[in-house]
Amino acid sequence: MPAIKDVARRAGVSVATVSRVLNDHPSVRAGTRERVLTAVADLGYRPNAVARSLRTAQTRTLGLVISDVLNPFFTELARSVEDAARALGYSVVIGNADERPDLQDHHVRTLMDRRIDGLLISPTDGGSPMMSAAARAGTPMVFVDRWIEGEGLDRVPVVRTDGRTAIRDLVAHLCALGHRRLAIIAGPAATTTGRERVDAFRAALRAFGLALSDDHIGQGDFQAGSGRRVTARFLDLPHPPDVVFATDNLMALGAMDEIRARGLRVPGDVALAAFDDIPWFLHTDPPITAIAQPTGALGHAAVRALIDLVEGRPAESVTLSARLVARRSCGEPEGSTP
Amino acid sequence: MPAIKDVARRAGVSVATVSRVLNDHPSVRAGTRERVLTAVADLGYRPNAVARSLRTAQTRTLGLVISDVLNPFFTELARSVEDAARALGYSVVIGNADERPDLQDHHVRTLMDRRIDGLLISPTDGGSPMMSAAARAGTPMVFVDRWIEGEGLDRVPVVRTDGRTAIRDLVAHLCALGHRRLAIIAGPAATTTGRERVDAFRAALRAFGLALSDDHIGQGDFQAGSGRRVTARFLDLPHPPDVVFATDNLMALGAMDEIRARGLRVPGDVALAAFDDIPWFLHTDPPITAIAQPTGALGHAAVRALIDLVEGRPAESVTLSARLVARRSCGEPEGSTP
DNA sequence: CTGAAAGCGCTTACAG
DNA sequence: CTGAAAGCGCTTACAG
Repeated sequence: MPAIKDVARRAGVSVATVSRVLNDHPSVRAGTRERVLTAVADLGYRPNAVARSLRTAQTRTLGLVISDVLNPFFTELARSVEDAARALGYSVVIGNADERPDLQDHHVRTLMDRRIDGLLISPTDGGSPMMSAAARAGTPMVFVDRWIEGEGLDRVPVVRTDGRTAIRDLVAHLCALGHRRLAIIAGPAATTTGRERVDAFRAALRAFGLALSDDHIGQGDFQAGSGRRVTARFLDLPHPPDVVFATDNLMALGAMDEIRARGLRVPGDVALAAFDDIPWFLHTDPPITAIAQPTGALGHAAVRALIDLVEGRPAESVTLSARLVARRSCGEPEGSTP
Repeated sequence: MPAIKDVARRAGVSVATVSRVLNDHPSVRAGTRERVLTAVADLGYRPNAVARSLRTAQTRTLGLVISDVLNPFFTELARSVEDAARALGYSVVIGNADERPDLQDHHVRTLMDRRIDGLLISPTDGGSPMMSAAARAGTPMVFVDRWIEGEGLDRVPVVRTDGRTAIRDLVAHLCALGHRRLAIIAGPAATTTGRERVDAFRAALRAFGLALSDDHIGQGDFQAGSGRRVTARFLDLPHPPDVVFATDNLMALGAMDEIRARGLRVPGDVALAAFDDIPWFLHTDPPITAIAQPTGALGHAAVRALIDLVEGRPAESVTLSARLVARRSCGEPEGSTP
């Protein structure tokens, strides 16, 4: 591949001049600029981004570490992040943590080694030494969807969805349909969304005069397998719950697997609801009631906040709202659209 | 962030020695190595990958350009690619083309600018100038899933799945269930998988003495919207088909949307089958008959081939086989598992 | 308006 | 076994 000096030679100028043309520096005579541009085109020259990054100490690249690419929610988030970043002239490099703290650390480290300009993280777990190190090193960082506490992490803006109202709406919906024994498949306690959704659920139940007994809280890990295991435990109870609320769509998938394997019916034998909405929920048997996040807006807001930080402007935390989409998996909704 | 000279100063050696320790060069005295390692740990030093890449002319990074991240097939492919690459000491940077040739070119260009060591592409369309340029520049390249023809592209190894046998199995299955009017939602003609699946379908029909009339071939683009539009056209026909075969899972989603919107039943009013299997197909109403690709193996084989090329070894094309997973969306399968 | 020169942070022959 | 020096491909003050 041709380098800048090849262009300079062909255009009969110095590399400094070529660089100026490439960077739209105003002080280049029109004729010179022409010759340089022709040489660039003739050679098919493209500046080496590696060299440029080394020299300018910026990579125009954002790192995005997500907990699980196979989770449609995160896939969509990643996509909207990439869209927003590209519109602002940045690339994004994705690291998939697979809900594993060690993999998460691996990606944060790798991204830091590549000197990305900023880090967008949906953290998978508590103590992450690399994340604290990144914060300490002054790397611009923004949490998206989830956040964790840790040394140096308290100043990191959080761009997230608040599901409390939607969860209360869900509980109201369930009560209206006559359900009283509600159970929840929680996400990892180390995760804010994991805790928050359980807290909101418990609070909503209390508001409706219901209790959340310990055997109706199942510990999941946001993966399908755990949803299935927890559901099995629920259904083995002497008094099984009459509705299971999975706090993410993958665990809802696992719950469906288990319910189906037992030949039970939704919502007749047990009702089902999920946090996070996905297109297929419309076509399951029955269509699944879910809480939808404004994923696109979330990704855009997170990128905006991060780039503000990267470019030296202050950034603030952002909280968006989720909303209930009632379908038929909890019983026939009263006249609402499917 | 500390640089190599800071480590050298603290350890009382030259930067050359620090570099040797970092790269496991054998000729460093044990005591010196100790001191360097201590300095590295004390400072929390991490080599700047940008500088290293500039100097060594390799980035230990692979570029992966996929047609659509939101398609679960590609998400899974991306994940297996990342897994395989990481195991071999490479990172991967993903570019999502969204089935848009311009975006595809944008990503190929960006990746080339970053001097990735090799390119894994699932091309979205015909003529891509950047891809030819990359090939001409001698960048190691491998096509995965799909491939295109073009200048300099004929030597690029292809790692893909052959669906012909599975499609024939599907047609046999459909015939056995009494279906005779079969229709197909094709992918973009510019795409090899798009053409191939139609060809295989037509050939299989012929083998069973059936014809594929033109109004039973709908042109889709591998996105849900097109699946819906094409299905609408099929259902508006004076003699609608009795089975619709969507050549990817997103178009199957669109087909479901349309069928459902019309209040029709699967498979009673119209049967449905899809290329590419996804977990939710088990829980739709009814569960959807699909052709499953060995996605994990595909990703691994593609990475292996690409890294062979990158490291100067020859690489060969690989073809894996898909298999039919019969469920209930085409009628009650004869004793096969759901 | 343009060029010569320094320097970003590394690695690696070349000496010793 | 270790160091001084060159150089990867850029950008950017500094001169002129």
